[in-house]
Amino acid sequence: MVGIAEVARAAGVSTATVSRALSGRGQVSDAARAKVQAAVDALGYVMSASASSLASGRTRNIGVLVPLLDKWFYATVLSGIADVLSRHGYDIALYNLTDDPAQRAGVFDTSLRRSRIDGLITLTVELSDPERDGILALGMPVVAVGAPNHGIPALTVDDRAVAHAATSHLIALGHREIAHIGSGRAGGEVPARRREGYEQALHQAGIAPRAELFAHADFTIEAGHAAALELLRRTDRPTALFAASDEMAFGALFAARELALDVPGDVSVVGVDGHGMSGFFGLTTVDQFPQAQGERAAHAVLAALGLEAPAGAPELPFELVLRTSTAPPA
Amino acid sequence: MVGIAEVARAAGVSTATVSRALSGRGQVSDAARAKVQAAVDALGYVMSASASSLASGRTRNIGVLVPLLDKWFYATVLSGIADVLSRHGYDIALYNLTDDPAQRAGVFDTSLRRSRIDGLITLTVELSDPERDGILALGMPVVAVGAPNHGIPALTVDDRAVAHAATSHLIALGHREIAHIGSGRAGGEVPARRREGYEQALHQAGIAPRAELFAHADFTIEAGHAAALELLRRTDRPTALFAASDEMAFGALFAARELALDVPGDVSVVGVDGHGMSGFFGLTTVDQFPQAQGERAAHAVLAALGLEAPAGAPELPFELVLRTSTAPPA
DNA sequence: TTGAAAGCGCTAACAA
DNA sequence: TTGTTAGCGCTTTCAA
Repeated sequence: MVGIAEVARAAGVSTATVSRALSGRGQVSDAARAKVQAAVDALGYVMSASASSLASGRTRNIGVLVPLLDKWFYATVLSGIADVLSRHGYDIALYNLTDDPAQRAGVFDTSLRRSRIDGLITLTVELSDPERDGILALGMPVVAVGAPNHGIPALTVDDRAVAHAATSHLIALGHREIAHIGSGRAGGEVPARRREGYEQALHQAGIAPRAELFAHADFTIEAGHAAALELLRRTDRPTALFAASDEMAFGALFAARELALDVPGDVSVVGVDGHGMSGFFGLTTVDQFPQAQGERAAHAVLAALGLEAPAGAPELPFELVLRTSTAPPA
Repeated sequence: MVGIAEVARAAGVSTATVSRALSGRGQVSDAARAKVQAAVDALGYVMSASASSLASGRTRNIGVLVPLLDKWFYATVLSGIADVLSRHGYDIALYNLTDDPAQRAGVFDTSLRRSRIDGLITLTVELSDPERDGILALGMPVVAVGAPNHGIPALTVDDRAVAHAATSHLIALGHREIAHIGSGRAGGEVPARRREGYEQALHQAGIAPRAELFAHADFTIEAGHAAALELLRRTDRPTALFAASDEMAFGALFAARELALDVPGDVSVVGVDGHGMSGFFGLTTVDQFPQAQGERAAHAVLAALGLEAPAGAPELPFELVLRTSTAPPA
């Protein structure tokens, strides 16, 4: 393996100059820089990450904490993060959190504390208080996307406004019996806010939210399906369904089909996310541009590390996308 | 940050003994081991990854090369990998390959060569020859899942057999006009083999494959949709469709619905993958257990690193799952 | 702008 | 079984 000493020799300079030329820190003459670059290219030199990290304290590596890697939303945000970081020469350390306490402990107590990363991005994870404290104690920039775990700076969409937009759309179409599939406080901040936005929109339209029109689901397509079946089988069937995620909305669409209900003839459905398949389902949804959220998060850590100018507000955009799953009630 | 010296002092032993006690290499008395562990717990010591790597040459980090992070299949395999590695105290370095030559060059020429990882897993990526050579030159264990890039040991399902199973199922139902959505040589090894398996099954049934019944698609739902539209609009419409991936099959199902064709009444559809949503679509598919593929790949690198006993054959299982999208032709 | 040299925190001979 | 110590390959003072 060719090291910095060999490069220095080939370039006719000291190792210190090679280091400075390659890192961009400190002054190096153009002549020296050129010689170093030539030697690097000729020898195919690549700096050892561990040696550099040990000496400098910088790792050029960002940790990403993800729950449920195989869910479209997280995978898409991750893809946005990877794009930006890769373009800046940063590597990604991926930490997939499961429900297994031992596995989580390993991540929080060991992996994250090995000094392997310069910063951390957490994707909508509900953290326990000790977990959150552990993260803050890492002493490195942390950016949360989605969930505002108290104390961790978060990039969030205004989930109340998202739900409000979806619900208002249904109200504007003339619906009064609007059910909601999601979760309350138990599911964490995000679902809770979406439910609030839903209820707020109803209130503003002079409609009292009815407990029977709320169905709990854990954001999977299966749970959305089950919840929708229950709601749509009621004798006083709602004319519209607002699901707190597109995958749950997909489940609802399948449920409607099973019950031989026409969408949007018999029931309108709205989701949240902008899932890649929502177009095919004709699903009206509130797109929250997850790929862009990942990109924003990556830029935010880079900014916190002083590598980029800080970006603007932490508020993320969203947009109601109208498709064929919503229409006025029959 | 508490270091090994502080632990040694607290435990009343030398740093060498601490190192041995924690790494499990070399002989350490039970008494010493206990004292070290107590000191570690008391001080909350976690070893510095860079210092340890620099001195030992081991990183406790495995690289994973992924194309298209936001596709269900890759995300699911990745999830399986993460599960196993995390359980073994290994971290993951995630490298997302894009089509951008500069980005790819950065990954192959720099990121992978920084001595940041002990081993590498590549997920069905079509690598250029120099890229593949670069990987082999890394001098570390490499495991490919899916694509048998020449020279890299691969865990693969028998893609010919997979396609053969899907096609034979349609033939057994009585279909003769069976179209295929996938790609030929151009798309890489995997699609090519699936097409071979498809044609082989036809031949064995005495059916001559017809060029008009092959439609190219790039494994996205959009492309599957477009390909199916084209096939299903033919006057001599095929009675069955074999799509080389579930997502393309989903596209085909949407296409059938748009054309007011009944599935399976007017046309049968089979996919490949065992996608999480295939059950909801009622899609008959050949499940290839992607999560388990990831787990197998992780075990394979660990075995190559001498941390586990080598597992069995590199052949991965698959299974035809019958659902409601296939039936005898009308 | 450059170079010499002292670490960064750990591991692994080697000697005891 | 343990301790001493020389690196591992860089970065960063400090002095020139």
